[in-house]
Amino acid sequence: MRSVTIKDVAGRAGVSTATASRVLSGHPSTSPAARTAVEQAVADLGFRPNAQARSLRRTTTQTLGLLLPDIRNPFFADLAHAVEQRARDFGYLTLFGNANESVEQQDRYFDVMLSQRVDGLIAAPQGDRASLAGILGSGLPTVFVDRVIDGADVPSISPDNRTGIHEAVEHLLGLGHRRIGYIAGPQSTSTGRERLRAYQEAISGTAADDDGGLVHVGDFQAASGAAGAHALLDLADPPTAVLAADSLMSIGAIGVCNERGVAIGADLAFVGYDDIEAFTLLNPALTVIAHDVDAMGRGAVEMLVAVIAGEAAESRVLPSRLIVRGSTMDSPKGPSA
Amino acid sequence: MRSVTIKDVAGRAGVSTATASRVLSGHPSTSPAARTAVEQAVADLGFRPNAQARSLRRTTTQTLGLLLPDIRNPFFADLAHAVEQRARDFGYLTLFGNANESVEQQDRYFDVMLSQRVDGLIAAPQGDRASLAGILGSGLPTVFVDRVIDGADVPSISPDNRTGIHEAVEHLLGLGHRRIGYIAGPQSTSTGRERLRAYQEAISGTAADDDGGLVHVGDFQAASGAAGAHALLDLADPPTAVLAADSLMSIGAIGVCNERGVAIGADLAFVGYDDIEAFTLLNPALTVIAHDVDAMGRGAVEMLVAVIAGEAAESRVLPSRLIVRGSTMDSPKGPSA
DNA sequence: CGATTCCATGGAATCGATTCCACAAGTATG
DNA sequence: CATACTTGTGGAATCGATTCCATGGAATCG
Repeated sequence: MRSVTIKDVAGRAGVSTATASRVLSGHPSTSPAARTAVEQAVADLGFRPNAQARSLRRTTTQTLGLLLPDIRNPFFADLAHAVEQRARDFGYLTLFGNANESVEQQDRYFDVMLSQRVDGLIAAPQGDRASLAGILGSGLPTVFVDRVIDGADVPSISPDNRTGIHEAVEHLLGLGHRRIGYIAGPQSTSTGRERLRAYQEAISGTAADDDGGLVHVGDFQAASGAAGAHALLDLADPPTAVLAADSLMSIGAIGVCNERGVAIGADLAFVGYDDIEAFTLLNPALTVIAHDVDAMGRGAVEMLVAVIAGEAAESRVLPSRLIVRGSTMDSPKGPSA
Repeated sequence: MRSVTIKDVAGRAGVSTATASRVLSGHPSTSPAARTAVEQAVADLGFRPNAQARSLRRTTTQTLGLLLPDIRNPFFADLAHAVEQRARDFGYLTLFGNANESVEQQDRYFDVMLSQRVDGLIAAPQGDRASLAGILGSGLPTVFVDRVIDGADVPSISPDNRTGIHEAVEHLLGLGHRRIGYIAGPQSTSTGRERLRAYQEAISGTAADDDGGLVHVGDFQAASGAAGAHALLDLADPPTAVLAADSLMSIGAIGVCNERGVAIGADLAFVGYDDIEAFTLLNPALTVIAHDVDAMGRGAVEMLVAVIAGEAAESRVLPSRLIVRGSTMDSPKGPSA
């Protein structure tokens, strides 16, 4: 059961471990004879180098950490896929951690990533600068993706939260909506804060109602979207249009509308976040604020590779855009119209 | 930039590395004085043990490998989440690999997992016994999840593919359907094969039409579900009901129905696979064959932990069940009715 | 009170691969 | 033909933490 080591290989090939190692790592100073002997021995014994031992001696592990808040959120699942594929191109293995939208689990994973000596870290962080002090002070090359942390000197690649929301609000105003509800993300995340702020900016100074009761703050999970939908629909003067700040809350909210017999597209205009395939299947299909997840994931890896190489990386903001579909095609009904 | 080692800790605490190590790993033979000194030094220096060095010396890495075919498939995303949470309970870190429904990528990840010396592997495999010879011969404790490999002596936890399909077909027969189309999964996977076989069994000997044209074999990706829907709807005598063998193909097929103006639930009955939250939002909501993903993920970890401990693990089959919703409530229309 | 056990401790070996260094043999240059 | 330079090689040090073994001192026992 003991696994095959380079010593066994060297012994069988009749060379020293030094030579065997050189052959394996493609060092130029190796004779053809040694090369074939070692390769034959490797094949015969089924040798597989021990990554632990190699990483210990070299200072690099050829491993990237990826820390996401919720793998069940399709946006992050897509992001994980994009990051992993791009990391593979650079010869990196992706070590994946799911923080479960919990600061404690995030901290545990930071520890794990540091212990595993990943060469770099891509994270969609939560919490503030203080709670991230561990990582920020560790010197580990890090890139933030999707979310950023104010005041942290870490390059990031994130969506343009402002423009998408502005376009959506203007679109709804153009359709005649004056009571526009908003289901916000957690204010402990930059995306949650920026999107809420953008909503407030977009509303203020327009014909739209601007009372705080139209905002429900959730936590990016489906249940909070459902709670938000109930709260908004229970208002004495309910909104005629609703925006939700991520895909899971959109799902929760739409479910509640269906239960309560509120017809999306007819009784209520709805704008979701993130362009998930299933959203196009709804009847009517969902108007969404979309961004290019693949570009974000690939870009994050490329930035991190640059940071690891010691180059300066500029933070990037990727455009968001509104995709108008049936869920916002009609003008509002009822007293507000 | 050089990271803090146990030597630095020992030096600062005024003890040997042996004593420092004993304090850190909770060895009983340590004096309170040594303990506090070492703990203080660890805190002062921000010491984090090097997992590589530790794993090299011990034979264990406290790491599990998880190899899935497609993280963007919500079923596998849920599975990944369940596995990771349960693994954490046992003190294991999950090293995650996404094979992208490709046998080559799967092989690469097997190599990586072996090199990383994971303590055990949970995989939803593809290919046949020959292509998995590497893993099967390696002696690495392994558990298969969702999918199995015929003739491989590896414990597995998988869904009861047969019963769910039988219930679905009987349900459709009961509604009067006689032309029941089937969008099958790839025949290189056990789930693809077993579900197709179950469909054929369930159909044969009944009043339903049993010609091969009603079956379209896809690859568990959305595009193949779309292709299957086109093929079935283009038949001279198209089906009045369709089953799809996984969630992504269901999404693809439903999209095509929407495009072509085929009203699901009215013009066409549709049964999907896997109970994804978004499926309940469709109008009408989707009838699906569901299984308990969480139990499967947790069960896989528990089995693997047993295998690692040298215990025998019995393969398990988890029940599937049909959840009837609006997409199959109506009787068929048209000439076949 | 002497002998035995127990406990905390440090020195050194160890895990497996890489790499520095020294050396021998072969090739090129004056 | 002597010197310098290249090339392939093996011995041994190294990475950082763990653990075996030996040792000295305190506690326990007959």
